Amino acid sequence: MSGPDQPAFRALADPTRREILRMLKMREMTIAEVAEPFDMTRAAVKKHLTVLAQGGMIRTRMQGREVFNIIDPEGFRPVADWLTYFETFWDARLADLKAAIEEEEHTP
Amino acid sequence: MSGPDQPAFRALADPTRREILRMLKMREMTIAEVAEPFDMTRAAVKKHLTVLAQGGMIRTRMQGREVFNIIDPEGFRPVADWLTYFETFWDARLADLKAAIEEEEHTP
DNA sequence: TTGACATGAAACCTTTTGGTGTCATATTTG
DNA sequence: CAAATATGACACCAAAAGGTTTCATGTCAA
Repeated sequence: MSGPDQPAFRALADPTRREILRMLKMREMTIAEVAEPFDMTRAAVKKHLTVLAQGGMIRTRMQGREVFNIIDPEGFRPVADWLTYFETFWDARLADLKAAIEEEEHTP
Repeated sequence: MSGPDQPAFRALADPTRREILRMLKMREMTIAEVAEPFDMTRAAVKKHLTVLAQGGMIRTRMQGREVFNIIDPEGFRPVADWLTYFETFWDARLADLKAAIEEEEHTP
């Protein structure tokens, strides 16, 4: 009922998660590293990472007792595509506006 | 603490609200018209419209006792811009990958 | 092997969020 | 004017979301 890209939109809805993505954009990080700058427990950050994983925005790489979180471009696709659907609309609107202006110029 | 584009991201986080935007993309509609296809009360839909307005995705035009809801491109900007920030990253990554491949080709 | 370290996970709490129902208010229309 | 319409505004509710604590588990290092 909620559609396949609900997890992606949900993942981006929280400011903490968006901040985490900004951090992971620079480099892969362990949970502890991700949690460090935030004023909340590591457990809370872990939950956010889980939501991001469900949204497909990140994947993990395990190395011994450490778990590295890695950003995944593929997760942004659904949201980008959805936005594109509306962008075509804006373009069409601008085209209409342009046409209307030209129409007016040619019929004084 | 949550940033200026939080209202926009929040507005897109709900499937009903995204569906409403799809409807309003076609034409402006009164609250009753927007509510009609949904299996929920008009009051609930009204709340969703309020959230969309807070996110800047829609504006309203009042005509007598009717209130027309109109989609507003400007509200999508923050989200599109945020996504663009990550897209530059994808491009850079692809560039790196391409460079790495060529490097390998040139050093057999 | 022992202890320190990194993470997983469950139980619990508080605040938001998505919905409903009800009533008030402003327009139309007969 | 009176009745029907279209919406606004609350109070109230259940479920979901964001956090904290606490405890269990696996891994590294001395």
